[in-house]
Amino acid sequence: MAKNIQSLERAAAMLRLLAGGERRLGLSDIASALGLAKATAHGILRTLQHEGFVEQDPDSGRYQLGAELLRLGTTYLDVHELRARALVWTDDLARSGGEAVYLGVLHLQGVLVVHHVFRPDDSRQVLEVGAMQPLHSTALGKVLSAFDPVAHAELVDAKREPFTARTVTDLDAIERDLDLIRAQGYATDAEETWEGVAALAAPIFDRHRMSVGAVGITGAVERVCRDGEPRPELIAALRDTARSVSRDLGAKPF
Amino acid sequence: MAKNIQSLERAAAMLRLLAGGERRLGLSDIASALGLAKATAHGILRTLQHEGFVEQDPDSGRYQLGAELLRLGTTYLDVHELRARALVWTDDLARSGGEAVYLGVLHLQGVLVVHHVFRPDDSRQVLEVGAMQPLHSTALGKVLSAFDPVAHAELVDAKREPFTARTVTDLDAIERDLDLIRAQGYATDAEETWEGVAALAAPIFDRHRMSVGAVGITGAVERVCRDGEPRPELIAALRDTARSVSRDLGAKPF
DNA sequence: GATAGTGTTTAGCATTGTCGAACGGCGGTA
DNA sequence: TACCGCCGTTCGACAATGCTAAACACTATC
Repeated sequence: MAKNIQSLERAAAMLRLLAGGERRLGLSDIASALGLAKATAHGILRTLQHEGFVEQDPDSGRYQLGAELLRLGTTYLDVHELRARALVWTDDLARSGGEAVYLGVLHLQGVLVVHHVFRPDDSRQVLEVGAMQPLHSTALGKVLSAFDPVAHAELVDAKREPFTARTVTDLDAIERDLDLIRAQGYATDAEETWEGVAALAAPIFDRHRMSVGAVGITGAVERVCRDGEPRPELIAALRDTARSVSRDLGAKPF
Repeated sequence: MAKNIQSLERAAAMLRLLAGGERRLGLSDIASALGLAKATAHGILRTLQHEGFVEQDPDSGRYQLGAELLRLGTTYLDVHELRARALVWTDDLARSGGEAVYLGVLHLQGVLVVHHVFRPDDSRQVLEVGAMQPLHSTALGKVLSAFDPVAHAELVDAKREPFTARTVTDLDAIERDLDLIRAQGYATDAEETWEGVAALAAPIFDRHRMSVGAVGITGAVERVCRDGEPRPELIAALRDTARSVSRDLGAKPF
């Protein structure tokens, strides 16, 4: 077990703490939350501020996340290979399906949205790139959990919060669902996360046939489903997209 | 001169290095680029990887930026007060003006785009939130340089690259432009950064009457300008928006 | 199969970051 | 106005911490 650099771990913990708390935090809050001496916390914060990862409100003296994080986070998207390959295909999927398309990868105990194509109409929508989705209740999360062992382990460890009356939190029931997902090659989310919203998702594989992410379609349950089941043409288009992206990543079609 | 934490500075330098280089970088590249021993660079990278700020390609062993940066960067947007206040007004400006709207803040030697409203038509556009714009040639950059002393200092220090035949790089000429901008209260960019693209921008002030950012309109020069001058109705709408956001931030209207 | 490159691990030293206490400023309250 | 409590910041000394250099596996290349 190699040991990691202490000051970096503490700095990372600070950034996560600042990301978690809604508003700005004071130095004393941060120091006590992490169990550090004020001077120690201050040294780390001063460096983070100097590097642009943290900003300090001149009036209150409180700290918040800094602009450099946004710049680097955007650069992460530019470098992301899966996202680059998926850009072409997801646009077509959104247009043909008439619904919003999401691309997600496993991150910590959830799904990180790395790409989001708006539903092709003139309604006002907010971009959800960078947002997290739970593993146990969303189509993206379930399909990752079904095909990625790491994601599965995270799903088991995570606390599975119920969001609607249809959310499945029992582990045995989830495992049965995952078996079904593995068998049929796609996952569904019928109002298990948001009321009135349904979703479909299919896995994306790399050249080693390892699951590296998932594509999903999300929309109003009335449009995505018919007679309680997801519309077959949506499933077909989604799986075609997933296969196309996988092929672009070097996955051999058997 | 307080001293900053060495390992943190080095870690930040690594992240910036990874953000700069197009593709993934190897450990030896990183170590030599920063003048560090391989083991030192490895220890920092291992910690960054463990914290999710850096990812390592299992095949090549090379490093790239990690997903946690995207998550934290998005959170930065959520906390950003200026952006939150501007959200309401920029939508209206884009609709009434018929052009794309940008919100920018000073970051390092450039303008960081923290909000971007698409031009209200059905054309395909890519979101530019998180991207950087130069100070000396864009409307957003010039208006910040005119009203924010820090931005002005950065503009003087920065190397002013010419992008088109109309780009002004001479410092004296820029200073005269800034005087004009301060006098009229808005800045223009007539094909100084991108061929065929013109932009307008106006400053946003906080409760201390300090410039904290800028709003801008960007579009094809044929639509934004008429007879070589920006359309007056666009200028009026833009300045109204800037004033509204400033008022929301607590700036007294004199 | 030798070579040159990679990323990784090890051991010891001294640099480096941590700690506790004291400092100056601000905003309350008596 | 003077007090008090809390804030963020600075100081100085100690030793734990992270750095350096060299050796280690490993893979690709020729």
